[in-house]
Amino acid sequence: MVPDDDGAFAPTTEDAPSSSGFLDDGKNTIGSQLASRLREAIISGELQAGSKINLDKARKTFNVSLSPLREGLARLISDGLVEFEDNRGYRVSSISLANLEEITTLREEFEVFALRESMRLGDVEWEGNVMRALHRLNRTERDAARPETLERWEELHREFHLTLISGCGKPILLHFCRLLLNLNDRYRRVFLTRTSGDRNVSQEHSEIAQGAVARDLDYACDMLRQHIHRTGTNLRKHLATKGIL
Amino acid sequence: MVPDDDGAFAPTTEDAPSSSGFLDDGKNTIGSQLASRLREAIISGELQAGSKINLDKARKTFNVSLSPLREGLARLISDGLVEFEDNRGYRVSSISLANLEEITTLREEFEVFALRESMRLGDVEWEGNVMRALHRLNRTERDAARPETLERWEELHREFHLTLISGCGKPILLHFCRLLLNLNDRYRRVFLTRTSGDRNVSQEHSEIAQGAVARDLDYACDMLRQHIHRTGTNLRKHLATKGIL
DNA sequence: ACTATCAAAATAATCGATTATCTGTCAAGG
DNA sequence: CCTTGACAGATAATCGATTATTTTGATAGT
Repeated sequence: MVPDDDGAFAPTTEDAPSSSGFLDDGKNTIGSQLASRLREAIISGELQAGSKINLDKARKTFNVSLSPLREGLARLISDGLVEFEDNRGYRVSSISLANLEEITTLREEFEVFALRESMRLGDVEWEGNVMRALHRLNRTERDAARPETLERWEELHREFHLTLISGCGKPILLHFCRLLLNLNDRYRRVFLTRTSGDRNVSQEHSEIAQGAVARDLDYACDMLRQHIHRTGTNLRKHLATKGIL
Repeated sequence: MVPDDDGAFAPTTEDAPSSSGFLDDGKNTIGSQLASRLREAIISGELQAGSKINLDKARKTFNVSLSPLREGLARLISDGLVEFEDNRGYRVSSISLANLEEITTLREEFEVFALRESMRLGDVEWEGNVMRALHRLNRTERDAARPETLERWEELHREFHLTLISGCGKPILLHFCRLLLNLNDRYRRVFLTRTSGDRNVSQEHSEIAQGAVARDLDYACDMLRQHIHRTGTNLRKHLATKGIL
């Protein structure tokens, strides 16, 4: 019966529902804390895509020793945010049009598949979690002027998308989707400070969530796919304008 | 044009076509070598699924220091073969019926998707690589009596499946498929020492490859899906018989 | 007997120093 | 003027020792 061990890619404590914390967050070791800080630094764009990570400088910046630094970086490799080469060290993963397009495509495939499975298998608790995540997201304003609201919104947005698919009963799939979401969020954080005018993102989220809870498989999946696709298209435009290529 | 940097999950040197090596394999550092040895030890079943990895013992066994040991283990986490918890250390990922079933399902989804994309996008070189991989695989006997032939066959089998989908132009997708293949191989190595009598695996591979090269999308995808599914079914039986659950 | 508590042993995490590898620069030879 | 090679500085990898945390096992109290 495999007592309390869920096997590979079992849902880690990593992003437990961020309810009021009097259970510690599991960010015990320096390595773990570093991983979080670095992840945030990369996703927020503070650490530029493609840039080399000098261990010695990083060590001084964060005031830690090599071992936990490497430990933290190693975890970001699993996240696809950092690349590593023997004797050459670490660098922040680069961004590119091709990379963005792949992320979008894969999200359309995997996340939609996971949503369908969630609707097929999810229980009432899952439904509740979805509605809660939707509510919390829609109640949070995204004000480009105040960065702290952006961060908060991103967190809730991520939480919403993950909750949507959390009923699928497939830990590995969830893991993949989480990675893709991470990678995608970096593009949004860097290139999209405000939402495009012709979209009502809150409404899009509501449509998806309501379709999901009503188990209207085709409708919900379609809405999600369009949602992801639109974001991809927007990002592509901004990427072409502001930046690379 | 992003000179020679393909972004996240860019195809690493990790498993370059194992042609005659006078280019070194990139297994330079102790950490890298350890990662390989440990991976093999886990996939082959030498390190039992679910078992704890005692750093001190491992350190002595492999005659290395902690740093490279942790380094190596960290990589296996990305591979989904090892799990980690703060202050509790590492353990070999467990196996379970649910895990096997998820792996099979996801392979059916993703590997088939990747194959379809490869057929859509792959060039002549890709076709050539597929035919070569097929030939090498079919020319290799799988003799349960001699373990070294098993290992060789597994390697070529893995290579075949990866080559099939290598034309898809989607590094992240390839990365995911590689992980799934790794996870799946462990089950086969542990539970299937010989192929089930009612299958002609060589023929199955040939049908897939020929369909792929002929760009017969639906046929090739269907064959691949059945191939994966059959393996899943076989493994499930053996798992239920010999072991767990 | 059962549970709670504390100390000792085992184990993981971290550090600072050392060793190995790589990268850029400059000089000698073609 | 370009290429090649050797040196020096920069950077990454590894080690051995130290510190922190968890687990175990024994003891005392109910």
